[in-house]
Amino acid sequence: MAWNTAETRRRLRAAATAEFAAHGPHGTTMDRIARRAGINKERLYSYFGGKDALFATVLGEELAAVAATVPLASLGEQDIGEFAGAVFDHHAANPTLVRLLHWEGLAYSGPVPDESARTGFYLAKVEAFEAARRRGALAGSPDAAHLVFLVLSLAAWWFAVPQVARMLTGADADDPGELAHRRAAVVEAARRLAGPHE
Amino acid sequence: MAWNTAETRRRLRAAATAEFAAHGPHGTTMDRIARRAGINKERLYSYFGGKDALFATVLGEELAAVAATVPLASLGEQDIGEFAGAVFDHHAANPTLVRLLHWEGLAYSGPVPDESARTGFYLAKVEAFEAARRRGALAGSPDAAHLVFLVLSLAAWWFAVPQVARMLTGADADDPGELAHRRAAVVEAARRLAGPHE
DNA sequence: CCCATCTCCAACTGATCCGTTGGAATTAGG
DNA sequence: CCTAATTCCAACGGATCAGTTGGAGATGGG
Repeated sequence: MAWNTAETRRRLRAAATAEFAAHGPHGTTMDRIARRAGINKERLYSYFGGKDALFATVLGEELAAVAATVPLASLGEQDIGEFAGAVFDHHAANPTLVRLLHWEGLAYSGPVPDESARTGFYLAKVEAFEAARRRGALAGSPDAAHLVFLVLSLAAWWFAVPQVARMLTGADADDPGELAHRRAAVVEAARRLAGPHE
Repeated sequence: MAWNTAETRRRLRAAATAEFAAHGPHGTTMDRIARRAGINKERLYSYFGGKDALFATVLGEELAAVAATVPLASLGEQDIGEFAGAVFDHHAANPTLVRLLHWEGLAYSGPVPDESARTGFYLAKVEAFEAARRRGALAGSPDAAHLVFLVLSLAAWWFAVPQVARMLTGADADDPGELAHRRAAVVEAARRLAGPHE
């Protein structure tokens, strides 16, 4: 069998992503990642460094993925509600990112890896909101940065505390009808939250 | 020194609460809890059972605490915005509960301990929202359960992903001005989200 | 004062975890 | 084909974890 280092790395990354999203930094073991990938553990260390470096790598790739699949254009042309809906859809189809972000927020304190690059990523969204405001599509009161954050919270919260969502709504996210119901609530809430009033 | 089992239990509970909130179920060790409390580890097992049972005990007590300090009356008389503000204030002053709820949502899948009692706790809030709607204080579209959830998300998200909040707003929650700014955004957002329109 | 009972703890067990090492298998260049 | 470099892996070391045990110290009723 010929060497295929790219494939080895890919399988290790995929296994690490799944394990970290499911169990978090503390709950994940390097042994389990290696076993899941069918690769020896030593490869993890030689390719990705230690556990924390591997977690940072995985999170960075997921952030790049969401940036690619929910482009800012979805804000330029459509309204805020549909932007929130697109974020909701991405989370529903791919709950990995939300879980990784939460694990990071809970497990690590202080500055996070690659914070400057990620800050730029968010600031681009803020800039898009500002532009929408100049077009008169947004109210003036919560400033753009706080508004972006609140809209993202509407879309993400469901996947962060699914047990609370289940207790409140009496249904689970596995139910397609309930999922659509939640999405509609998010879209409408984002419109009300951002839309110009009085 | 006379035996004081109540005090021993209280100190163990307090230490467990702090450790679980800081590090989560996986990141917390029974040794650290015992050492922090200055009590032998064996007392933890004889008083509270294993690690998971201890986590469930701690979370249950924090839920009871928030139910006592943010009563439903804050919804009956004031508006939704001030209710959201009160929840925000509770989280800011006592970030323990949000963190515990998140650890639970991430680390445990399937039904959570004491789910029926907690469901009742949330349904009471839904009922209060329904009453507000009958008074004409709420719009009709997102039904009460989903509305409660969204309002809670506005107040809680800041404390769940502080690293994202920092990157977006450029300030930290330690800054009192920024905290007030965030609170104001939450209050206004909740009003817009729930208030009757057109 | 005595003794059954409860509280407490130091030390242990067995398992697991992170990270490393020494060497075998494979590749590519000459 | 030969050799140096690279990829891979089984096995290990030291640390730490959850949970247990045997016994020392404190208590209270008779």
